[in-house]
Amino acid sequence: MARITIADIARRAGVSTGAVSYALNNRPGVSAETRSRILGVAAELGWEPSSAARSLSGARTETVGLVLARDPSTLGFESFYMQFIAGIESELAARSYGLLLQVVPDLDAELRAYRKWRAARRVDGVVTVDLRLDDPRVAWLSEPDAIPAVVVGDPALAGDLTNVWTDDASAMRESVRYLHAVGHRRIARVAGVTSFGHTHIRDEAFREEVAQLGVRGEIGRTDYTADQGASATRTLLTGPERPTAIIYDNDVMALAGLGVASELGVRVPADLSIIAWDDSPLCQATYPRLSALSHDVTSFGAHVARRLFDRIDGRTGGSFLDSTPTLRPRGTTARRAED
Amino acid sequence: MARITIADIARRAGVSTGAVSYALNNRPGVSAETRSRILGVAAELGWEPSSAARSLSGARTETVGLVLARDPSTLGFESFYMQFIAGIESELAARSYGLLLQVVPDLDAELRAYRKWRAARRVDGVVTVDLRLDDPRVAWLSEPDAIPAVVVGDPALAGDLTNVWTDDASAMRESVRYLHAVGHRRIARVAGVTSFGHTHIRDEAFREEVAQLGVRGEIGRTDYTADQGASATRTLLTGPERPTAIIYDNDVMALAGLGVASELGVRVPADLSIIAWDDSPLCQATYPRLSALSHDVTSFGAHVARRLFDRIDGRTGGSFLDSTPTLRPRGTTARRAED
DNA sequence: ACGCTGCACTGAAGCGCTTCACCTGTCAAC
DNA sequence: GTTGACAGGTGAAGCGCTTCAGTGCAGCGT
Repeated sequence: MARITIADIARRAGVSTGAVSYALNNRPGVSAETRSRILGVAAELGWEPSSAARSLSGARTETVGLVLARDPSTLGFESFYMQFIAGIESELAARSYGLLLQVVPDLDAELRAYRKWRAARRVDGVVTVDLRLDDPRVAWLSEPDAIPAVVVGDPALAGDLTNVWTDDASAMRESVRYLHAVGHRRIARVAGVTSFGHTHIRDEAFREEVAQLGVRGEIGRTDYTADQGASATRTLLTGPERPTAIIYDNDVMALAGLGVASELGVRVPADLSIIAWDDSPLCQATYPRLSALSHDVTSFGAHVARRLFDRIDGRTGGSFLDSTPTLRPRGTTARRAED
Repeated sequence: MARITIADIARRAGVSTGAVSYALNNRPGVSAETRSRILGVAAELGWEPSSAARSLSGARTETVGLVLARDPSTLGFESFYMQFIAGIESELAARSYGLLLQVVPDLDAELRAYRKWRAARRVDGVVTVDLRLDDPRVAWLSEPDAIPAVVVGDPALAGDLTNVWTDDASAMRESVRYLHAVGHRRIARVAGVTSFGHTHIRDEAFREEVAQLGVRGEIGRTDYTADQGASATRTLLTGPERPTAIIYDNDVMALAGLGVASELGVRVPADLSIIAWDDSPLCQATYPRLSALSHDVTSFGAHVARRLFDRIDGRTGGSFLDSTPTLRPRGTTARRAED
C-alpha cells in the first residue's frame, strides 16, 4: 500500500491538487460544498499529511523545540522539567504539534542546536528556559530572522523577547514576611546556581526583605543537588548564629535539609522551620510534610506553549506574568518558640 | 541571506548537485579529492542539510520518537523518565538525531501517535516503554511495514520485537533473600500499577521467593503515587501481622512509607526495614538514607538508543539484557532485632 | 587498433506539498 | 448587451534533497 497523497484525493474527488490543498488547510479558494467533499474523501482514504513535504514547501513544521542545557545526571533530580514538558505537550497535542527535545551539556551547545534547527527548518519555534544574566541566547533569538521564541524568565532578563514569568521576588518576600510574622528572627536561604537569573532575583528579594524587617538573613550556595543542600544546611545549623528557619531553592534540597536536621537532633518544626521552593509530590511524602512554595508547573508549561503559538501565528508578543507561587504551610513551619 | 543549498555548493565547487550529495553523505561516487573539496566548500558556506528535503526524498528523518502514555500530572513524580530521556539523548546527540516527544493520556492515543508518525514519515524509529501484558503496541509494531522499534521490557512481553530489559525478577529475589538473611520473616511489597508488565514480573518473583523461604509475603497495591504509597504502608503497619520489612516499587512511595513510619512511631530501621526500587538522588537525601535497588537509568537509556540505531540501520535485533539493579543497603535496612 | 570495464561525475526526475498566475463562468451595474 | 468584479477553480513551478540512468574517459587485455 503506497502512500496516499493529495493527488489521490484530487483524482478521487475530481478536482485539482490545488483545490485539495486549499480545502485541507481551511483556506479560501474552494466552495463549502467542494471542501466538505474533499474532506470526506481524505478521511475515507485515511490521508495523513507528509510533514516533510509541508515544511519543504515553506509551511509549518508542526514542531516546537526545547533544549535543556543541563548535565543529564542532574536532570532527573528535579520534577520541574518533566511537569513543565507535560504542560507544554498538553497544549501542543491540541494542535497536533510535536515537541523536539534536546539535552545538551552547556549554553554553547544549546546555541548550536538552535542554529542547526533554524538552518534545517526543523521547528516553528522554541521555548528557552533557565535564563542567565546577560544570556547569549536572548541576543541570538532577538536577531532579525531568528526562530520565534518564548523565554521562561523575568522580563528584566528577557530583553525584547516574549517572556512568561513568575514573580519569584514577591513569593520570596511573602515567605520571609510569613516567617517573620510567626516569630523567626534568624532566617536563612539555601540558594541554587548563581548564574541562573532567577537565583539572582530571589537573592535580591531575600536580602531586601530581611534588611527591611531588620532580621538576620544568611545565604548558602549550592548547585541544587541533595548533597550540597545537605552540607549547606550542616554549615548553617552548626554555625554560631543558628537560623530558626531556612528557605530552600528546591524540594530535593529541602528534603536533604530535613534529613540533616534529624541527624543533628534539631527538631522540625519546633527548632527549625523549613520551606521548599517547588511543590512536588515529594513534599507531601515526607514526615512532617514540607511547607512549600507551590506553583502549578504543568499549567505554567501550557501557558508558555500558548504564548509560543501566538508568536508562531505572528501575533504580538509581550511579557506575561504567570500565577505567583503561593506559600503552602504544612508540617515543617511553625511559630518560633520563645527562647 | 537566503538558504544555502547543495546547488550553491555545487556551483562553487564546480561539480553537479549529485556529486555534492554523494560527498556529503559519504558514499562512493566521487574521488577522495573532490569529496574533500566539496566538504571544504560546504563548511565554508556554513551549509546545513534541510531535514525536510532529506526525508521527502525518502532518506532518514534523523529523528526518533518517544511517546509517554501517562497522566501529565503524575509524570513529574518519577525521575525515571527524565533520566531515561537524558540517556537516550546522549546517544542521539552523537549522531545528531533529535528526539520527538509526545505525552498522551492512554495507549490508544499512543497508537494513534505511532500511526501518524508513520504516515507522516516523521521518525526513523521509536522506543516504547511501560509494556503491558498482551500489549497492543507490540502487535502493531510487529506488522510488516511498521516503524523500527525497540521496546523496554521483559522478553516475555516483547514478542519478536527487539527489546532491552532489566532482570527485575532477580533483583527482587535478591532483595527478599537479603532481608531474610538479616532476620526478617514478615516481608511486604508495595507494588505499582498492575497493568504494567514489570509489576507482574516483580509480583511473581516476590511470591515465589517468599514461598520458597517459607516466610510471610504480603502485597499492597498502588498507582505509584506518594498518597497511595502512604496508605498502603498504613494498612500494612496497622494490620495484625505487621511486616518488619517493606520493598517499594519506587522511591517516592518508599519516602512516603518512611514518613508514615515516623508518624506511627515505628522506628526505621530498628522496627522496620525499607527498600526502594529506583535509586534517585532522593534516596540519599532522606534521613536515614533509603536503601535502594540501584540501576543506572541514564546508561540504560543510552543502551536502548544504541539498539534502536541498530534497528534503523537494518542490523539484526534481538533481546538485550541491561545490567541488573543491585541492592544498595543504606540507612533504612538493618538486621531484624529478635522479638 | 579495438572493445570493454570501471570510475568519476552529470543531469534530471521525483518525493508531496503550497502557492501563484491564470482561466472560466456568473451576476450586478450601467 | 457589454463591462467588470469576483467566487471557484486549474495547473505547474518550486521547495532541497536523493538517486538513477547515462556520459565521458582512462586504462586494460588482446
